[in-house]
Amino acid sequence: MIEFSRPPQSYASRTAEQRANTEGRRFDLRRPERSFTIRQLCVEFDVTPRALRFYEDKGLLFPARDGMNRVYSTRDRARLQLILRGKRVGFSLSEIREILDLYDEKDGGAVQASRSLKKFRERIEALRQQREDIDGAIQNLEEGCIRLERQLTESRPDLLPKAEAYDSVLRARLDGQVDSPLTALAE
Amino acid sequence: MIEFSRPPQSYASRTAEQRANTEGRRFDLRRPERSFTIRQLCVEFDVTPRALRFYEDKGLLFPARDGMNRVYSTRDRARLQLILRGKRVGFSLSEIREILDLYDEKDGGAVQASRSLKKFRERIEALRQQREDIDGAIQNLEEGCIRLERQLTESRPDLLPKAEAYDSVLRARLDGQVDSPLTALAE
DNA sequence: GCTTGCCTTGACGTTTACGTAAGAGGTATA
DNA sequence: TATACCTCTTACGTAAACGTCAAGGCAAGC
Repeated sequence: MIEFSRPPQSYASRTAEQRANTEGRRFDLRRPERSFTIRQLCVEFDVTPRALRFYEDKGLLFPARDGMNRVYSTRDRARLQLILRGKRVGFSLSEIREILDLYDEKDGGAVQASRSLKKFRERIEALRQQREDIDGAIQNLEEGCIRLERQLTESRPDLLPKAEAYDSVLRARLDGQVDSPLTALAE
Repeated sequence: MIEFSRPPQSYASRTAEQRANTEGRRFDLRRPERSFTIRQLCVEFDVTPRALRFYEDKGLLFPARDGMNRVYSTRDRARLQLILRGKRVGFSLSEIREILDLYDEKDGGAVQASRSLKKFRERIEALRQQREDIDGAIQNLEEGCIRLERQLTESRPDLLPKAEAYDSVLRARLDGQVDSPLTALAE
C-alpha cells in the first residue's frame, strides 16, 4: 500500500501549545532565546525522541542540559529544520552533518571557507540535477494519469475522480489539517 | 568527505559498444526488439549485476532467459530507467514496484484504474512538495555561498574560485565525460 | 507514599538495498 | 588443453536510520 512518508509513531497527540502551557510557562513565546523540550520539538516536527537523540549521537545536534534533560535552543530548532529538509531532499545524515559543519565554520580559515564554497556549489548543482529528475518523474506520472483518464472515460466515466475537488482535499491532508471522508476512501 | 552518489564499483570499464560488438552482432541496434545482456545494461546505467538481479528478485524486472542467462528487452530497459529515476527522486523499491505495476495493469479493471489514477495524483503532489523542498535547500545553500564569498572577498580574494569556469567543469564531471585537473583539487 | 508520566541511558532488533564471497557452469582465446 | 572471462545461484555481511524494549530517575498529583 502506498503511503506518504508517515512515520510509524506520530508524536502529534498533544499540541505544542499544550506542552508550552504545562512546561514552558516561564518562557515568552516571542523571545528568540526560547527553549524547547525534546517533546515539544517532536510534536512540532513529527519525529520521535529517538530520532533527536540519534541526531545528537551523530553530531548533528547538541542541545544543552537541565540536569539530565535536554534543552533545545532556537538555534537547535533551526538546525533540526535544516536536518529534516536535508533528509527530504535525499541527503544522508553524514552529508547533512558536513553541511551544517560548513555553516558553522567560524574559525574563519580562508582555505576552509574556500573548500566549503566549492562543496556548497557542488551540492547546489546536484540538487538542480535532482530537480530535473523530479520534473521527469512528474511528467511520467502525468502521462500515466492521462492514459488512465482516457481509459476510464471510455469505460466507466462515473469512476473518474474530479481532479479539483480531490486536489484541495489532498492539499489539506498534506498540511495535516483535515481528515476528510475521502481519506478513508483512499484505503 | 562529500561524494556524489558514486557507486563503489563502476561497471563502465567496457563500453556498451564494445559489448555489442562481441555479443550482439546478430542484433540491429536500431531495431526496437533489440535485447541486452545484463552487463550491457550495467555498463549503460552504471549499476552492478547484483542490483539488477535484486530488482528482479523484488519483482521490478523480469527478463527473459537464454538458457541460464538473462536477456533484457527494450521494455526491460525502459523499466530499468524508470526504476533508477524513481530511486533518484527518493522512492523505495517497493514504491517503484507499485507504480510500475499500476502502469502495467492491463486487465483493465476500471476500479483498479481509478485507484491507480488516484495514487498517481498523490505521487505527483508529493513530488511537487519535494520540489519545493529542493528549491528551499538550494536557496539555503546559495545564501551560504554568498556569505562565504563575502567572507573570502574580504580576507583572501585570491582563493575565490571563479564560478563560471568551475561550473562548466562540474557539469562535465557530472556527465561523466572528463576527469579534469580540478577534480583532483576537490580531494 | 504510590502511581502516572516524561525523561534518561544502554543495547539489541529491523528494514532497505544492495556488497561480497563461494562454488559451479558455459564459451572464447592463447 | 588451459586459461580467462562471463554467467548463474546461494548465502552471509553491511551501512544507514532509526524502532523497541529494559531498567532506572525525577516531578506532579491523588
